[in-house]
Amino acid sequence: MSDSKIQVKVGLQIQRIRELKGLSQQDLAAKCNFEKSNMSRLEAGKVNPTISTLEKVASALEINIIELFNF
Amino acid sequence: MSDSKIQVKVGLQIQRIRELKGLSQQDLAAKCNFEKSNMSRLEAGKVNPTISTLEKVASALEINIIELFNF
DNA sequence: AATATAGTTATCATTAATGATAACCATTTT
DNA sequence: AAAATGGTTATCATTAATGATAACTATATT
Repeated sequence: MSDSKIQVKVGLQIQRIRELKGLSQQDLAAKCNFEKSNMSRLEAGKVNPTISTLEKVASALEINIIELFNF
Repeated sequence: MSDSKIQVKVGLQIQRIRELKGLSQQDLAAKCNFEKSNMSRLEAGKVNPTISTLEKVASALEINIIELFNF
């Protein structure tokens, strides 16, 4: 993958896996108990997420958090 | 590893790898450009780090960030 | 044309991470 | 015994993540 900031790379991973699973941002956000606007920011790499946020997303996607770093 | 919070698990990983490399918290903190007190908090799992913080630590330890999640 | 769905962006309040300083404890070295 | 080393903890200011709301665009559906 590119050499962009890690947040961007992680965001793209979330998006990729979410789409693989056929979920909308809305769906995934709901599973994480947060708003779709926040999911948009996260996927776009506009925030520098904490590991607890990533853990929630990974759990909602039913993957290991490591998958989010497998660029 | 145990089922404790992810921050604690990641902190223990940092400590484990740091010690493997023969570094003190002071040494590692310096490589990351932060204070030893912050490294202590991080290893103890007292904070919920952002991925950019973990990236700095991984880089200082000369490992892939994924290693920090290989419990 | 109206409605619904999907995603983006701006904004705001609240919470918490970061970065730094300093005091402290324990162990080792001189 | 004093000094150095390694680590912990409390505290503080600053920055930024989180959580939420709302307005907006674009596309697809009825």
